Amino acid sequence: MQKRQRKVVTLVDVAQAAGVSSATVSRVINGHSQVRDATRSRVNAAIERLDFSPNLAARMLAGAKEMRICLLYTNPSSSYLGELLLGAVTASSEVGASLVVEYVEEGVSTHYLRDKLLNQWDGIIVPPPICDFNSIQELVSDGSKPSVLLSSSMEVRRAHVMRIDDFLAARQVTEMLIAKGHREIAFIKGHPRQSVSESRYNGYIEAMSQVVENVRPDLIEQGFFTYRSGMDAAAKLLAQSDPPSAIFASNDDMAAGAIAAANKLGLSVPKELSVVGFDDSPMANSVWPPLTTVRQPVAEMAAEAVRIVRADFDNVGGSKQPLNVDMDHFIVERESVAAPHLRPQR
Amino acid sequence: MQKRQRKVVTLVDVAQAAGVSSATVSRVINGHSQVRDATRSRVNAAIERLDFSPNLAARMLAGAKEMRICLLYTNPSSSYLGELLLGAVTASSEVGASLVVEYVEEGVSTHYLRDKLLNQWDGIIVPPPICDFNSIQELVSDGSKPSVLLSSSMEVRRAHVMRIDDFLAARQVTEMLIAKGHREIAFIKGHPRQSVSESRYNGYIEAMSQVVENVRPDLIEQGFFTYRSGMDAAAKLLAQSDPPSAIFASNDDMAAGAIAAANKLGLSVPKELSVVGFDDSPMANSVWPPLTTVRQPVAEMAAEAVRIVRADFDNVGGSKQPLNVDMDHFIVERESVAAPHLRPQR
DNA sequence: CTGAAAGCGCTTACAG
DNA sequence: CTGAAAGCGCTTACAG
Repeated sequence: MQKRQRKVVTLVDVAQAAGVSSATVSRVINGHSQVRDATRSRVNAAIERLDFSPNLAARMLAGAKEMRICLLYTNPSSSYLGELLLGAVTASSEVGASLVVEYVEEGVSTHYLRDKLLNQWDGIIVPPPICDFNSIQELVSDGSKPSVLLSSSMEVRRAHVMRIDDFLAARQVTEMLIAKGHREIAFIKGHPRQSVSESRYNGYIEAMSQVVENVRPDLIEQGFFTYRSGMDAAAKLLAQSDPPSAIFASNDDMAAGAIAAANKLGLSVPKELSVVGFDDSPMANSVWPPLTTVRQPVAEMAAEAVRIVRADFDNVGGSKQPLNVDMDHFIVERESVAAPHLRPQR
Repeated sequence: MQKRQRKVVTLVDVAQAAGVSSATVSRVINGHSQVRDATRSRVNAAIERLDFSPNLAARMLAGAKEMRICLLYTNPSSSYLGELLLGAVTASSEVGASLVVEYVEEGVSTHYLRDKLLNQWDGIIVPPPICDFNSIQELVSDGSKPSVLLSSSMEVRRAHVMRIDDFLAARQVTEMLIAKGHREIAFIKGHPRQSVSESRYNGYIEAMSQVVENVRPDLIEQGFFTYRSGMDAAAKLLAQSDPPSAIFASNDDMAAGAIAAANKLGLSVPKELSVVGFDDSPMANSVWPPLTTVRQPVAEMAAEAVRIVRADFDNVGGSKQPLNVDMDHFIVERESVAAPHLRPQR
């Protein structure tokens, strides 16, 4: 009854190579602690040598606990969701976890989520702005299951965090504007309840402080990450007697709004006003002129998050130290920035 | 060595209930043709009665062919990708298929794709605008593997197609504008190489024909589904001596561009110009004013597509008739439409 | 057209 | 700390 000829290396092959039983190999790959160190390393060496990787179907059939990773999402990040899912789907199939996605809103009860996390999920990945919800903060600090927060500037006890350096990115963007010759650079702040807002603001201030004595407070407006709020903030900024030659908006939606505000005033971007955003959302490249902005490696973050959750889950006995991963960002230069124009006459 | 007590019904239970061997049950659920009809129905009845559903891990371990469904994607639909993936991920885990996503560009060779489809994938789902690529058309008409085209207006031999009725939706949108009192309704056409463009255009023409003798040709501009092209087209439309009171753009990006063009001319939307889009992309709700537009049930389409591919794959001996599924669309009324203003003075 | 039985590659209770 | 062995729930070659 020979079926397909064996081609892949199995746990039994490893056991033979290491001179132990297959039960022992199983214990090693599952991180059970009752294995002598010497044995463990012998097995690990064999695994390495044979390039063994366990058959997922067999593990599950044999009663291994299936791993379900939940990716939370909510409305505001819908543009962002595509990339997130892209990375997460790929990585999940790599690590043999199944991915579930769950919609949540600001109001979700901690109770509801905790129940899910305890009974249905083996780990969660939390992108912004959800990671700043109170209920999530509470939930995650339980530390009951592996959790990773994406792009959150908060430190949460017992949660892994992955983010780009928002402070640095904002500083670099501002410095780029300065290098082009701008001095009157306005800033539109992000939503006060989202943790990245402050980091970006601080980066702007840091860069400005290097070239001006005091940052003009009338060059700073509060925004809420929406197109409308960016449009309104820019309208105020541009209505001043001494208007800025550049506007740095904390995200792309607001930057697009700022362009609209400039258009309404008959100002041409970038000739008479430079505008930069943040996030490289789809809007950044569809608006006219396309926005210079900061790109986060969203898909890669999601993929890495999946791997981290998986590793944490597998690493039953191991160290439970929360990781703090820094991802690289990129400044995407498009067409919304130019050297400052002679004072716009209006 | 009793392990967890059995809770779920297995193939063996079904076999007992039906009075056949488990091999026979296996044959039935796998659609093998050499089973007597009487036996088959007895088994199916038992499956139904016991609410049996096969254990995926066991199937795979036992050598069942794993099903990999590939979802193709490309740049332009990146906003759309999130919803697509959302639906696809959920449905894939439901039907026990693994989902892989692959990036393709207009230039992909049929050869490359055919190779993948033959060797790595068991079915593909093709969203727009990819479904209009030549290489895809060729590939899919091979009929070698289950394929479903999303939102394509083309008929492709041997491929399933799911779409909303673009013609009807466009007609309804136009009729809504007409009901508000508009008569001078301009239309910005979509990319000439995408198959939905024509359906939407025809819907517009159909509705207009009911209220005007001849549709003014100077009210129709060519666009390319980009913000920029919408902006340019609208600028031309609005520069006419007898400008339209409303613009219907074939997608949201162009509609957003049209708003920008209006803003530049000092026209206020919707007071002096109504604008509607199509797709309900993220931009539709972030631009100001938010766009009235047509929403496609993208996630549901993707989910349904996954189920169809799965069914086709399983249904080894069954009928191979390509399906033609019509999904419902919705008109989302937001704030970019109003009754026509007195002739704008300019 | 159908059944008996081996085997897929693991995990884990049991027994040292 | 380790091994022998049963069992997870299917599929399929073989033998009628």
